[in-house]
Order: sequence, then structure tokens, then C-alpha cells
Amino acid sequence: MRISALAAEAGLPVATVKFYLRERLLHAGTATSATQAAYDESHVRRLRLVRALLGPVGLTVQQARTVLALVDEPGDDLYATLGRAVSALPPAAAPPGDASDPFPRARAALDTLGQVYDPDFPAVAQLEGALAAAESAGMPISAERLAHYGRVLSDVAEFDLARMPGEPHAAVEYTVLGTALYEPVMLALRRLAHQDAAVRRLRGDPPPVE
Amino acid sequence: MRISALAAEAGLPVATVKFYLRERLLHAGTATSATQAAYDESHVRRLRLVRALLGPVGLTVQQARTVLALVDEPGDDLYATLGRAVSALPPAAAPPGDASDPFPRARAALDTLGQVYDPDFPAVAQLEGALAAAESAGMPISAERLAHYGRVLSDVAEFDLARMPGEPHAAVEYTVLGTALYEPVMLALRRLAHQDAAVRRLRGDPPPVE
DNA sequence: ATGATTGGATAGTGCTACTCTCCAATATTA
DNA sequence: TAATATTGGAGAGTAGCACTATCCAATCAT
Repeated sequence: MRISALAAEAGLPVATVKFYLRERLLHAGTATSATQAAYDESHVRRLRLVRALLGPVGLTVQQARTVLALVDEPGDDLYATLGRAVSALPPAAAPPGDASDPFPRARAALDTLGQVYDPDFPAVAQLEGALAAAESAGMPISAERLAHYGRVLSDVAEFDLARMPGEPHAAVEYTVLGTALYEPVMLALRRLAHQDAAVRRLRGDPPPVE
Repeated sequence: MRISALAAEAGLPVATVKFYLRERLLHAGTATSATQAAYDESHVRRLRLVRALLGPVGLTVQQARTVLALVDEPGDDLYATLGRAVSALPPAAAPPGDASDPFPRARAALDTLGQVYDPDFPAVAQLEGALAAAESAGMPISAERLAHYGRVLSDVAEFDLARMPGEPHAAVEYTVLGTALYEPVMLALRRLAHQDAAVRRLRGDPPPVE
């Protein structure tokens, strides 16, 4: 398969495929001569993945390159790789503040939830940023709400983790893509659940008992 | 308070404040002469809100203007306003497909969950896009996972809705800002719950019983 | 053998969120 | 009062990003 066939298969301009090759989002084809290379099914799949990451998921080319590199080559330490890969996904994390207590809001939150607080987890910075944003916009998150969200999302995490493949390569792909692709699904479901609940209430259905 | 004091208070360059004025993200001050205007505490608060929307939440100027306009002036139909405001938030929705069944994946999903399917809910298009992205990237969402996420997020929706203020103005602000600002918190909590669960397992703690 | 296609490199485009520069009118300060 | 600084307002400029277009010599396809 030559580049024009590959581009047609993926529904992309040839120039864009060349761009992804240059940016190392797509592996090179096998050269058959000085000015020709052959592409196969793996390139088609990869292009679909790249489009998903750059489009709906909303990664930058830089972020996508990082994520794809980790999926391609998970290192020896699986959990470190998972952490690094997930932290390459948006949203951007908050920069650490005061050295003695860089993420005070996140620390307090995790204490409340009874979860491990480790400032080296990239998601801690992300939580700090999100809590700080809510606070600075004048809508701080109550402890009650935090506790509720935390309970619910631990539930989701257990579900996801129970389905993680054992093989490292597959585990990284599952975790990264699961995070990148399923998070938007969760958000859409939350919004729809809001609508659904609101409509039921408008119709006069009683709110569900606790 | 003059513009330079306002900018200093908010920690922004004067040029940026002027830019927000021009873009109608910030209401004008009260003119005290041809070349002077006075700003007050409401401008400081608004700037904080604008920064939160443009920064951590990741809205474009256009989207922020739409959201802020609806917060400022909720119309008569509260639920329509809520829908319009929330649909101005990212991520972008999928364009409708075939006219007879524009969002097949979302329809099937909502049927499974026993929720109302109304193609006019903007979040339906968003769900369709997210499901399509997962599918095209080679990680379609199983019915089991969908059911689980749906259950969990209905729980969140009930919690949120129970705390929505009754007064329209406040309700729009609560819903829009709650969606924009709390969603990142939820995502960070999910990632942390994953880490927490993974760490516990590494330590040899038994997985929780169902 | 002749026109199309290729990989590769360089430059250009369109968009966005600022940021800079100017200006005449007005404040502030010496 | 005179010199200096600041203001609101408008237009142009900038930097970053994801492409997209153009060139080129080498090589295919017919």
C-alpha cells in the first residue's frame, strides 16, 4: 500500500499523513526504494488512533507523541509508565506551590477520602488545579460533595482496574486509552443523567429515596 | 478603582483586561470622564471567573462569552437556558448523521440505561461523539461498562440536582459553573482512585468484595 | 519515454489568545 | 501652572498550533 492509498483508506489528505510521519505519530513504512515505501494495516489502525487522540480526545501533537511512545514501549516499571502516560493527558496540572506543602487542597481532600496522598502522583497536581479553579471562581467544593464524588469514583476505579489486562503492553494501552476515551463518555453520561433527572422532576416524579 | 489597579488586583496585564472588555467578557466600568472609568469588586470577581473559564476549564473566548451571557441573563425557560449554557461547554459534540437516526450509539446506550432519548439534548451528540471515538480507536465500550458508568453517574446527578438553588439566576450559574468546574475535579478523582486502588493491590491488599 | 507519484524538506495558512503601539483626552505631581 | 503619567479605545502585530501547499529529484506505471 502506498501513501496515497493509505491516506485514502484513512480519509485524510496525503499532506496530513506526511505531517504525522514527520511528527513521529505514525511509524514509517518499509522502504522499497529511494522514493517509495509500503504501508500496511497497522498504519491504518494507527491513523485511526491518532485521529481519535487529536480530535475528540483533544490532545496536542506533542501530547499524542508522548502517549503513543509509551504505549509502544512500556518500560520495566509498569506503574511508573502508567503514571507517566496518564499524566501526559489533559487537563494541565497545577504547578506546585510552596515546597513544604505544594498541593494543600488536594492533600486535605485525599485525607478526607482516606486515600494515599503522594505529591508525586501527577493527578494530585491536577486535583489541586481543579479545586483551586473552583475556589477562585467562587464555587469551592464542599467536603460533603468531595466525599460523595470520591466514593462514586472509587467505585468506577475498581470496576476499571478489575478489567485491566495483565500483559504490560496491553495494560498501558488499556489504561491510557481508557482514560482518554472513556472520560468523555462519563462526562456526557453525567450531563445526560442531569437532564434525565431534571425532566423526571418536571414531570412530577418524586425524587428517588436515598 | 482604575483599570491599572483592577489589572494589578487580578494579576493580569492591563492589555489583557482591555482585551476582555473588548470581547465583552468583562462589563465596562462606570465612566467618570471621557478617558476614565471606575471599576469595583464585581469586576475583580468577574475577572477571576473569566480566568477560570479560559484557563483550567479551557473554554475559548467565544464559548466563555456565550456561557457568561447566559449566566448574566437567564431567560424565562430555565431548562432551555440550562441546556444551552451547558452545551456551550466543551468537548465538541458530534455532528448529526443520517437524519432518521442521527445518534445511533447514543440512542442504544440510553435505551440500555432506561433513560430518556431526545436527540435535541446537546449532550446526546456529545455522547455519540465519545462513543464513536472509542469505537474508531479500537476500544468500543461494552454494555456492561456503560451500565455501570450510567448507574454511578445517575447517582452523581441526583446529588447535584438536590443541591441546585431554586432561584433561576443562581440555578444557571450553579449548573454551568458546576459542570465546568466540577467535571475536572471528578476526572482527577477518578485518576487518583485508580492509583489508590493500584497501590493497594501492589501492597497485597485484597480487592474489595462486590 | 513520458507523465504521474513518491518521500522529503521548506514555507505558508488560518485561527486563537493575547500583546503592543498609538492617540488625544484627562489626571496627577512638582 | 507646567511637566509628566495614565486612561480608554482602536488597530496592528505576535506566538503557537495543526495542518496544507509547493518544490524537487528519484522512481513508477503505461
